[in-house]
Order: sequence, then C-alpha cells, then structure tokens
Amino acid sequence: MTHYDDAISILRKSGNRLTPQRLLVLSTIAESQHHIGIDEIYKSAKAAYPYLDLATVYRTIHLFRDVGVITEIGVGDRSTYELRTRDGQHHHMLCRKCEKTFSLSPHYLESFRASLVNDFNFEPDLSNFAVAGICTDCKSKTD
Amino acid sequence: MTHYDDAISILRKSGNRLTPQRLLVLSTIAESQHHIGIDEIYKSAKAAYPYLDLATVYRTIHLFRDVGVITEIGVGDRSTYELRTRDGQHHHMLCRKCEKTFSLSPHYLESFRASLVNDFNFEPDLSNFAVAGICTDCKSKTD
DNA sequence: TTGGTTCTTGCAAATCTTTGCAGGTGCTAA
DNA sequence: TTAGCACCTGCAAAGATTTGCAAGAACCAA
Repeated sequence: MTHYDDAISILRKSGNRLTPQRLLVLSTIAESQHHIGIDEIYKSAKAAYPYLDLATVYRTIHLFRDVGVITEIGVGDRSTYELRTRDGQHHHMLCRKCEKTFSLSPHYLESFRASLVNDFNFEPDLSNFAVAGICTDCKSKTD
Repeated sequence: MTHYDDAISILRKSGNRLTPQRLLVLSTIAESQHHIGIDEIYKSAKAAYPYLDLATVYRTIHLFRDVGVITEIGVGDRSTYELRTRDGQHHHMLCRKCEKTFSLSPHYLESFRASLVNDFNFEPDLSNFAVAGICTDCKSKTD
C-alpha cells in the first residue's frame, strides 16, 4: 500500500485536508485492479459511506488529478482513473475494439518530447498521456 | 474554399446527406480563423438559421469528426474543432497558459508511431492528436 | 486540548451533452 | 420529375458534470 501512503503525503504537502471522503475515494481507486471510472468510484465508495455525494467525487477526482496523485486515462468520451505509481509515470495505449489498456514506458515519448523542446522550445505535459488505437490481438482477428 | 468542397465530397462518399444544417455548421467552422468551440458554432450558426437545435450541432460535429472532415483539438475540459486540411493531417500543441494553438507536422510523431507498431504491434490512431504544455513565449515570462 | 479560521461537503440548481421519438426531408431509382 | 425509403432534425427529457451556498469538519496555533 505504499502508493496509497505516498498519495496521502502528497495531499498533505500540497495543503489539502484529509477528509474521510477523500480517503475513501483514494482507497477505492487504490483497491481497483485496473483503471476505474467515476460512476464505479461513486457506487463503490457510496456503499461504504452512503452520505457521499457525486459532486464530491467529481471534485475529489479533479483534485487528485491536479496534484498528480492519480492519472487520468481519457480517450474518447469516458475518462478512467488509476493511482499514479511511485516509480514515475507511465503512459497508456487503449484499444478501440476490445477496450483493453496497455502500459507504455515513458521512454517511448522521450525523443518526441526532446524534439518539441529543441525545435519549438515547447515543454509538453505528457503526464496524462494516452493513445488510442488497435491492439495486436484485435488486428489479428479479421473482422 | 477548397477544403470546404473536399469536406462535402467526403460526406457524400461516406453516404451522409447534405442537409442545410450540416452545410451551415461546416461553413461556420470553415470561416472561423482558428479552432472553434461547440458554443461558438451554435451561436454563430443559429444566427443564420434560428431553428437550428444544439443537439443537431453536437450530432453534426461528431459526424464530421468521425468521417475525418474536422479535427478535434481536445485537451482538458473543452474541445474545439477545425477543418481538416487537404494536405493530410497535422497535430497541435496547445499552451496551458496563453491558450494559443500551434501546428505540428506529422513527422514529429512518425518515429513514435513506428516504435509502437514494431514493439507492440499496436496501431495508434493519431488523427486527433494534441498535446498540452507551455509555449516558448510563456516560458520566457518569469511569473 | 481547545478555538477559530479556512477549507470541504451535501444539497440543489445550473449547465453541458446525449438520446428517444415522431414528423420532415435528402437522395436514389425509375 | 416523382415516389418512397432511410436518414435527419427539432423537441423534450434524460444523463453527466459543474457550481453556489450555508452548515460542518480538519487543521494550526496556543
């Protein structure tokens, strides 16, 4: 559970209060094996604390995202979230057909980042980077 | 206005009907100097044809995006749209501070795409690619 | 441990986006 | 040019997300 503890200290240091609602949302995301959507977070957390309001979940998620505690995997209409790992960020590939998500090492984007900095002096924020496409399994299925 | 005509033939070929509403939305986007948001499209187009419904604008925009007539520049909360150029796609860099948008040649993403295909056999869809960050002007302003 | 300030929350309303439906209209074929 | 089918549209309602506000709670300082 170290990522969970990391997240708490990040919230502390950024001057945000640790409320039961926030801890509940955080642990819900932490306990989810994969990325998890707003509605699932709400449903699951509300089961533990019925007074929880959906607006609070939205506000909490946005806070977590802005301070870097969670990563938003947003491709297309629906965003999902997962705890940010201690060992730096990673990115995502999302399959349009089977909806599976794959991790992508930051090293794949390093030369892209470098060329933007060199050629345009533009500093990209790739922390929430996700790219959609077709995965190898779905490519092999001829449909 | 050649991009506009291209767009019309793409719509025809993809089996979609050319309704006054669609042509109106299309020309509104075409006449916009920069990328334009849903609300601006609606406001501007409704001035020309007051019966136009917002739901139609949403549906039309999604259609245009799906057939590749316009590019969605979506970073963060708000998406904007622009006509896709005849000479192939281009990508965008969006500054988080001044909100200016910069064009990016596809060549900057070619090696990234190639490495995903080679290493994972994952075929990324980069047609709507946009990356947020800080532009050179805003970097030089020490604030 | 206590008090007070400031941040958070729940509620409700506002705003944004999507969807179902029935009537209207573009397009194709003859 | 016309008939007819399938697609589109406007409307309204549903669903999703954001915001204003007053009451309540976390945290700092003493």
